[in-house]
Amino acid sequence: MNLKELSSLLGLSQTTVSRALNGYPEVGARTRERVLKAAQDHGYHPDSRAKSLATGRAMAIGHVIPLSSGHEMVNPVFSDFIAGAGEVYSRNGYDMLLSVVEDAGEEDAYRNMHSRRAVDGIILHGPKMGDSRIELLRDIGLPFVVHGRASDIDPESYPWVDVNNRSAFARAAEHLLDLGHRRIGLINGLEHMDFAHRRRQGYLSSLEARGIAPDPALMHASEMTEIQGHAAARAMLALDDPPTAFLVSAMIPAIGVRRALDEAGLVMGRDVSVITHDDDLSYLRNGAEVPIFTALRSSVREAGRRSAQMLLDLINSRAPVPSHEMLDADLVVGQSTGPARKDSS
Amino acid sequence: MNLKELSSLLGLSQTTVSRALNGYPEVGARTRERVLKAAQDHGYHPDSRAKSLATGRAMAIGHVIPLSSGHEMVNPVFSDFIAGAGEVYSRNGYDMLLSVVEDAGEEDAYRNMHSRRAVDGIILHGPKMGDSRIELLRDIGLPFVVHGRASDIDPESYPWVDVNNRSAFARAAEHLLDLGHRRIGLINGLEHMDFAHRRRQGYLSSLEARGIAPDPALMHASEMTEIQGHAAARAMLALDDPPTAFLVSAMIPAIGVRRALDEAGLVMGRDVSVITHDDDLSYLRNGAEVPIFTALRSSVREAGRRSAQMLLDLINSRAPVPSHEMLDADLVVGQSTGPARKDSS
DNA sequence: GGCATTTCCCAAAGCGCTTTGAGTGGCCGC
DNA sequence: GCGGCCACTCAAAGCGCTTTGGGAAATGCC
Repeated sequence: MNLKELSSLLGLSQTTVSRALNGYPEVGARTRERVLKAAQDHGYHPDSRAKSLATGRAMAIGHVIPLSSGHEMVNPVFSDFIAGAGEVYSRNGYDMLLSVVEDAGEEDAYRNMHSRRAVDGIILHGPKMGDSRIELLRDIGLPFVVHGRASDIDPESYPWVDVNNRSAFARAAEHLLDLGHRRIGLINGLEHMDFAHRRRQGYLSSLEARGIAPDPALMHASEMTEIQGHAAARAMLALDDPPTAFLVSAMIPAIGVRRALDEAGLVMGRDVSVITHDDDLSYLRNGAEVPIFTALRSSVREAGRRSAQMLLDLINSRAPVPSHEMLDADLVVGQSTGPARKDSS
Repeated sequence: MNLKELSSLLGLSQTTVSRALNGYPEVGARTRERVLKAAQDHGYHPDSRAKSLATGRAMAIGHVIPLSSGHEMVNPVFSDFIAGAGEVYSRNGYDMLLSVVEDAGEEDAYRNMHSRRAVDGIILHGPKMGDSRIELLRDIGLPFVVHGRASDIDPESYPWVDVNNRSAFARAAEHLLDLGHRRIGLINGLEHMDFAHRRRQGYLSSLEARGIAPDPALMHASEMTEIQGHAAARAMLALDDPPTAFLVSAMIPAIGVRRALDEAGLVMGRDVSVITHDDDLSYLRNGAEVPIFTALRSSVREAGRRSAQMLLDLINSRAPVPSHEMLDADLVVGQSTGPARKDSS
């Protein structure tokens, strides 16, 4: 069933039918009703390609999933972000176009989506230090929103949705310091990623504020896997002067940290404290009523919703200038933190 | 830059340029080269909407992510599956269209994608017992491949890619039985999901083969979260006659099981054995060289690749009849299993 | 009743591509 | 030198929609 068939079936012109369906005022109420009913009955849906060709709007948003070549890891945060964004898209009649691409081909992927007119806008994931993609997107003039920020680019110059990584990690470190911890291990994500860079800054600033010199042996950066969290924690616990607390970048490595503690016969929350960032993933909830980990909690699904909404606003230029949204990570206290033990020294 | 501009720039007709770009034999070698060069230089990419309108092929595959309404959980397996499928798509010039949708609206989503001509085919995720979607897709005549199967539909009648859940879980249970375990807790996914149903059957068949009556108190089914794994294991361990081994449906709940063991002061692999299914997710590797959990391993990313390839073959009718692919889950022995302890009774 | 509006509807052009059907010109063989 | 064949290229139709620029009938006003 296409428009031509539908309209000849109704004895109307294509123009009228099209207008009736799209809510234009030039068509009579009775006629509109007839048209809507007929469309419903025959399950008519306009061909999206033809429609978008005619209107010039793709009604689709592109997401590029970079597959860090080499380690080939898919960001576990991705699926929840997508869920949030997808919610907003479908509510607004937009499609989501996903492109899985090797790191190297990422820029081409953006260019491609644009020149093929496949999308009206793009969400940029995982900005790195010195990320060239932001400038690229600005150059080709495709609306975009960045999930995160790039530290070395003027944050006023492009739209983004981010969580306050720096201050959140500063607060978490402070919390541990307040509990009497002086040796705090940082188990961070790869620090060419902007978010990880910021988190480290937050951590360092709190130490500095208390006059504590950072110890390189207590700072680890790697992919955020269970294995890495475990290995890093184990290595730090084996030091002569081991940490009494850990600040961890995500739930999954935090689980690895817990394993290392168990192996060492240490009780989390009593012998050693742990604070982790928690993206509030639907499949990895941090406990039920009472959180297992004391955590910096910030829903990545909500970030997805906000990013998507901001992008749509931008495309429909309801928001003219680059806008920004800073999400707060709340410090929720769980069972994994407690006062530093005064046994040694 | 569009075709018209490009061709007038070259002093050729649109026909010739189009044919040159698409590799038709009717165009001279010299001309073709000139055209390709010019296209390259000017960064020309055909408008995908116009192209697909003209050819009648959307060059896109749809995936519908159901958001189980209520719990709103996104399948953590999804992102790796997508990564595998996306790899195949981009290699073949296909786009991936994602639609996040409430359980209730899922059928509409399929109908929609089809009648809007937005996709050439669909991958069906997470088939349930008595899944009506398979018949629906067959009815509307949209090519599709199911990731998994639906037990109550003739498996010859539709194309699928699945892992041998039943026999894998039977083998795992046998393995535990061989180690001397007699009380084996099953911590399964929701059993209206087909894969969970099959896994339970496998588990039961092995028990039966050894003449062991299944104990309802040792069989748990729920969403596969850390919390649920933990709660289920804890409850079972509190029984008068607790299990000496667990068979778990996924890594994440298995981590919860491990936590329950730790809390109970039990050592995994020594006091209590655990076997888990492992989808080999990129962000949740089961140990490095030596696996932490003894596991039924089957790469869901590979399943994504296979499903995508099968669908493309179907669409381009290189594979006329419904074809099927059964992936094997290998039993890899890790540190979480050992002989049943002979202490009590 | 006559004129200007308003209301409702239409024919046709155009979005950027592919593909059909129809030429051109050059070269061969005789 | 001429018909016949390739090798190559082109104009135009068509994919299914939106949108422009009217036009006919119904209505309002004096």
